Amino acid sequence: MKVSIEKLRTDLAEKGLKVTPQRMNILDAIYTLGNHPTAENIIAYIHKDHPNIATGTVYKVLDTLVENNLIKKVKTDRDIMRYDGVIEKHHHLYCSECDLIEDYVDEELDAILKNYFENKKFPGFTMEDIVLQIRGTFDKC
Amino acid sequence: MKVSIEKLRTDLAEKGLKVTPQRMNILDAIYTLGNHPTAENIIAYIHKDHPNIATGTVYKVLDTLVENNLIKKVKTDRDIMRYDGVIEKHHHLYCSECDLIEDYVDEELDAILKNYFENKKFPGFTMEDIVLQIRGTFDKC
DNA sequence: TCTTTAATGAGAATTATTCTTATATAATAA
DNA sequence: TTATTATATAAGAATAATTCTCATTAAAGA
Repeated sequence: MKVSIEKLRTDLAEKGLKVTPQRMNILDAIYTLGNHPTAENIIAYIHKDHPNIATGTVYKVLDTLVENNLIKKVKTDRDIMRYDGVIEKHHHLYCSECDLIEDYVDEELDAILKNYFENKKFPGFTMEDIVLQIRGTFDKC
Repeated sequence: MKVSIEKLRTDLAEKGLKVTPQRMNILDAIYTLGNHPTAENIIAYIHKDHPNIATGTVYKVLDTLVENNLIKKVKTDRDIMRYDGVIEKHHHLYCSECDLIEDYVDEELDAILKNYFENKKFPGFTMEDIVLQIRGTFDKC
């Protein structure tokens, strides 16, 4: 997933965020790394070219990006946070053998779920969205 | 969810685990607390009556219980681990406003999903199970 | 009861993340 | 372009959840 510098710039600006080199680099790292990197992954990647970006800044920027819906946190059952640069609706394949998480896009499935939950209401709960966590094993693992 | 002492004992024994007071208390705490407690919740609950159970032991026992499928880890986008004493198939309602996670059982939905994915195969991935993470807001929040 | 193997307690160590504060910089106005 | 202001960042200390170490204890089976 390669995104132009200009796209990064406008994405930030559209959210009313100051366009800083740190934010550009962190966004770029998330897109380039793909596969739901950890903060540590992102820091390591960025430090190759920009060893002076503080780790505290990376965490702060990640929070800011999440708050502004430019990236998402990925739910896991580990105590290490992971991030997702893919904003469009998708589900996740979690590997039981390793830490790999792959995206899964399925519009037919989304339509079925939308239809199913249109009738079915949750008492006392207003639904915002549904993400499937599909656990299994990749052949390569 | 109240479970008898005898049930706790046989659950552990069936898995070939030594039946220790610590394990019994921790399992009981998870069932009694309900709603996907954190390790901290469990430790606080247990320490009321058993202040001498070490926190390291609680973490170790939780790992053991997860490995033996007596409890499950719950996926969240926080860096604090949460645990689930409900083993039967169910989904989760996550509150956007607070940390509440509620169980959602829906056999009709499970049947629809099972049917859908019987045809649909994932290339290079063998599915084990599917859990829906349904995000939204509880009225009370 | 005795033996063996595994579990626990205590607390140190680790690690991801957050916090603090002085400095630097982006955006905006002049 | 320069000055102003608000915000972001660097550096590193602080925190908090979790893991680790190892001596001691206790459960299960003989």
